[in-house]
Amino acid sequence: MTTPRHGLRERKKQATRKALRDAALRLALERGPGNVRVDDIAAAAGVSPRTYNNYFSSREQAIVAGVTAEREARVAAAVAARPAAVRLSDAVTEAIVEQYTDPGSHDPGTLLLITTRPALRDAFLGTAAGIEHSLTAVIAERLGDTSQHTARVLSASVAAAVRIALQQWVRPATASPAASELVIPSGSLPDLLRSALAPLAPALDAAERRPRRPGGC
Amino acid sequence: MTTPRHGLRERKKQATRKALRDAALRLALERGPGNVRVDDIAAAAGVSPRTYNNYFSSREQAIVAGVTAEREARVAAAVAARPAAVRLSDAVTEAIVEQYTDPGSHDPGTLLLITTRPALRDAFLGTAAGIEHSLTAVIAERLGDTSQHTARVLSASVAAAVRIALQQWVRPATASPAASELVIPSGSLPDLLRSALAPLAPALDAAERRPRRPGGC
DNA sequence: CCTCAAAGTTGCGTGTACGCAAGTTTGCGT
DNA sequence: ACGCAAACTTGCGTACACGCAACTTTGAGG
Repeated sequence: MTTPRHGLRERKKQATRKALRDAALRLALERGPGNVRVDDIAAAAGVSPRTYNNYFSSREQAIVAGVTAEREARVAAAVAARPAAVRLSDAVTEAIVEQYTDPGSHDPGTLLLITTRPALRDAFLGTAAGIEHSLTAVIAERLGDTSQHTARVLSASVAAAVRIALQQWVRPATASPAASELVIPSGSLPDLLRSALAPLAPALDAAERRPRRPGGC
Repeated sequence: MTTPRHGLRERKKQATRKALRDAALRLALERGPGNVRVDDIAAAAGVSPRTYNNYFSSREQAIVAGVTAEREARVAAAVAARPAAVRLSDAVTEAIVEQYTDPGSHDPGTLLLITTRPALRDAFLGTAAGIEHSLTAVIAERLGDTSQHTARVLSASVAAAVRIALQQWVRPATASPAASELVIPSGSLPDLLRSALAPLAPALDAAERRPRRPGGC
């Protein structure tokens, strides 16, 4: 993960990626997301349009990457940082809440941008899936190497729960003119995340308790 | 779901969708997936290329839809069919195993087709997400209407687990020339599904046990 | 039966995604 | 220090996704 196998190469790659992210977000904020062509982003980042597509497979992906930059690794690190004594469910929940409450991401224009355009909204929700891989690694570490399998499922579930929380968070601006929702229509992001992750707590803790003999059914 | 609000309209729509699905799959099997243009599929189904894109948002989507047709509704129905006495985790697991063991889907050419091309493989895995919506409905029904929220998270997690099981199922043909995997590299699909769903059982059963007071933290 | 609005289809135009092959950069082995 | 192989960038060409506006079908009401 944090292994730059080739020093300079990797450096440049990350720089290019960041340049593209930032350019995409900046241009989208300046001109509105509809008035940004990939050529503009590529030009602003100083690479060819073709290279742009070696880094991002859609225009929206680059823009949202400017918002959620590197949160994947952050979440994993935050989980790993919790002491082994705290329950896995708490470690994961708190780590995620902590990382998604990072003040940098939520300047008002950006949020409005995302909630407005459906394509961006979808791409944004898609970023939740990004935590899956790195999260799998840390969960597998906590559970012991015999349960890669369990770790994969749990981290995928956590990612799904995060996606749902984000979905509810950005929904109000998008849909439901009749606000007579039975459930709480929206709340603070931390609350949404907590209540989305709560149903998974039993699974997380059960996995931790049982170091997972492969023969179990 | 099963509410044809306009009889004939809806009939035709489903017919078109099915025609496209079938045409896509048939052509992909006949010519190989690389030699199928969208125009061909549309022509074979007797609609315009533009209409094709009103039904499917990618070429791969149409092809895999030919394989996984309507499994979403089937799974939901299978869960609903289980008596309320059996534990939710068992109901869900068995329903899914049952539906994914449907003999129709697994003729050898089709499977080879999917595992070969990466784009198709991804699209196929994406279909697992399709069970999310209908599954949410039945789970919410079993849990009681106060826990829509929990049902959403659980069904999303189940869908993610299914995706992982399918991923492992189709992996061997794709990657890992060095077969020295620590975990079981592949197994029968039912086994993979069961062991992917197993880690979620505690969460499913806990949700069922606790009709979920909204105030809980 | 006739009319009308909602839903669906189609062609067109624009912008996008990506395979491919050639050219360039990086870093390792000697 | 040199040259080579792998990695990255780029231009080109093709196919695709999708908004838009015009046109056709469907089904409900007068």
